[in-house]
Amino acid sequence: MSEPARPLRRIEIRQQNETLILQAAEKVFAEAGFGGATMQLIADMAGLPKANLHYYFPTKEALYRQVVQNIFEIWLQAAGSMDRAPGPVEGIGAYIDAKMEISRRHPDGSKVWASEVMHGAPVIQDYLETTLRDWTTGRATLIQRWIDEGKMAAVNPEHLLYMLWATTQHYADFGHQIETLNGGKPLTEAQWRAAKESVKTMILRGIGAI
Amino acid sequence: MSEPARPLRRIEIRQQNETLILQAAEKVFAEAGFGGATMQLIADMAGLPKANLHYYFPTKEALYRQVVQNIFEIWLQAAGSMDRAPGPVEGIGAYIDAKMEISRRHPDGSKVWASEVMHGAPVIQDYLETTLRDWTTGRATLIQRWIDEGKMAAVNPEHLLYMLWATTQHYADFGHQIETLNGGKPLTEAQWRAAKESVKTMILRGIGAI
DNA sequence: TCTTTTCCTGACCGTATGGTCAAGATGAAA
DNA sequence: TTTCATCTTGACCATACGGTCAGGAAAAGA
Repeated sequence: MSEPARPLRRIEIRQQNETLILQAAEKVFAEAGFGGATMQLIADMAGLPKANLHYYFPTKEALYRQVVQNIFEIWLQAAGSMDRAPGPVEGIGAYIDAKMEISRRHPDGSKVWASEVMHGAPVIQDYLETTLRDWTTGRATLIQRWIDEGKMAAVNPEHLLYMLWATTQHYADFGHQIETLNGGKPLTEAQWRAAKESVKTMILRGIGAI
Repeated sequence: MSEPARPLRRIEIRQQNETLILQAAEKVFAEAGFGGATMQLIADMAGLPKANLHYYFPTKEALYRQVVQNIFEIWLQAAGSMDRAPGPVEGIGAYIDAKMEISRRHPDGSKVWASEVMHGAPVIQDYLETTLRDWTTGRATLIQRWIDEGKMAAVNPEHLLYMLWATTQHYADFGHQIETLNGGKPLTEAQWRAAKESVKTMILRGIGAI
């Protein structure tokens, strides 16, 4: 079952425990919110004593901050899908695919992000004002270029981006509601494919790209 | 300034205080989440001693439940916009208008609702399984009829509803993010009109109704 | 082996929280 | 006026929480 108990090296121990704690924290923060989460619960879920959490992360805030930053990284990674595309069909189509995949693979992360923004972004306000704003204006420019080139209808680029974020993240943030309406069962592989196709078709047709 | 201090009647006292408490509670729950909200904070915001809150609402859970139920009522009220419409342009158009107006007028309520669902709907799970499910299947049938009548493209009705919810509620739940990207200023009257028009145009075209 | 650095953790602490209660104030009914 | 039901509230309580710490265990370095 378990490995032959080779003693772990320092760096391995650190990395393994930090990962363990961050995974548990993401889940607990997503399920209970920042205020509802307790260090004890995170510790139990990680299988470590509570004091050990405070050895790696000095405060609850510091741990939460790291969780949110990790999500932001994933978010930014997917954001690249939109570039290097000749037009909206490929660019926005790929972006929708990437974001839907994140909603499926990292629903807890998406919820923590949503919760953070809903509460006024106390921790990542600076990211919103710098990285996110820059990314948004860049992508709005790209969309405007596509419009000027006649590749899609003249829609407001900002509101299109909001629609993309809202629609894709909804499948993670409101996953419980969707699951309930789906007879209490999580979406199947086929249903996820159908969801992706529905979203892509409606949005691409909505912006006059197909 | 204040009225000539006519003594309040019993029923008036009760109604006034309950309203005061519920308004304060909605705001605090939206800003801090259920776990982060404190009865003391709600009491301070309502201008009442904490013990008085427990006179009207026995527990924090009971108060929260009432807040969530009130939101659900507003939500259902807007849901009627979709009926009594000859086709998708009028029906879905009116529904988008109504939901956007809720996002604008009751952003706190929308956030509390989102938070409740994100955390697995511990309080309103039964509503999801009864009222919401019935409403959803009813509207899906209506949409399917419009499709069969050739009034719109053959989209998946459920995923269309998810897109409607996601997009409209995004303007409340992620209002802080939108405000930040808008130069730190709330959307103006004209910007709200533009948002409504953008959403309606993109979705109605996306479903082949215009 | 011996020393040093890092890691681990049970026990503990101050504080804040949800909730209670008893005694008083106030409006309604007789 | 007297009686009664409702409303108000400061003081209080048990609990749970985030965080600390000292002392031991274990790995790395000499």
